[in-house]
Amino acid sequence: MTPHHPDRDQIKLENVLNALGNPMRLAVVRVLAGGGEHACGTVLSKEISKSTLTHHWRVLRDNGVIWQRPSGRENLLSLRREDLDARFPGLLDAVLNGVDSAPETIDQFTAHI
Amino acid sequence: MTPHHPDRDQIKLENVLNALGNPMRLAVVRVLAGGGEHACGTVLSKEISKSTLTHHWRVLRDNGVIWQRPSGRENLLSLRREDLDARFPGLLDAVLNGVDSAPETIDQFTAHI
DNA sequence: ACTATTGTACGAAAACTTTCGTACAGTGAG
DNA sequence: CTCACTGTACGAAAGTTTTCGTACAATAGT
Repeated sequence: MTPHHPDRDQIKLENVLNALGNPMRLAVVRVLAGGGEHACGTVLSKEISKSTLTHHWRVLRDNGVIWQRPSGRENLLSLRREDLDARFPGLLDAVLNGVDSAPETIDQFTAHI
Repeated sequence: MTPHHPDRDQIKLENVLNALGNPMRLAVVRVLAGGGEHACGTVLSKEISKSTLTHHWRVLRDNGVIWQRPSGRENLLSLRREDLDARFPGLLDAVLNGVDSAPETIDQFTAHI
């Protein structure tokens, strides 16, 4: 099935907040914020079932937070930073700056689960 | 029962995003962002059952987004702006600035439900 | 062609959310 | 004191989320 990405102007604040309001997806976004594309299997390096990950990719994708594109046998993920910044200026920066004060960094999160 | 408010440093980004990732609660926060205190019954002026409202006050309160204090027979709500700004600088501003581009303003929201 | 890798699809279970109605507690006004 | 008002508590129903296992599709390498 072709992955469904909303257009920039169809991205809704409420949906983005909702997508980010989950520790696992927040962790993913922090990794992707580092830049570039990551294969699905290389973002979170812990024992999380593939179908669970697929579910979260869908939430992030359908709500306009990430791009997902096939490449060979991998599926590459990247943050829709430009679209999010254009649509909700400052939001992503604020969320990413909230890292230090957040209870879970990526490592703490993955160590926790 | 005494309402439970988390301390400033116990407010979690993920929880705040989650609390705000709901159209009704987002609408409430926009009203409270206008400043001051509002009685529970005066924030959203539409046919939403009191118990549903109570549920949303709890979510917003427990996740550190609002203060709630009894006053006479009313229960006054206000935004925890200082705490949120201190904890996640720029987040609330970004969320509130996302209003114009959001699909529902308060009125559109209440007209919609 | 066969096999291993990478991820999606589907179905299911458990947990959580959202909403409501009804019942109740506390306050203020008459 | 009694009554209306404001909101909470509780229980329930419907819907959504989160997680998993198993099965499958597509690609890349041998």
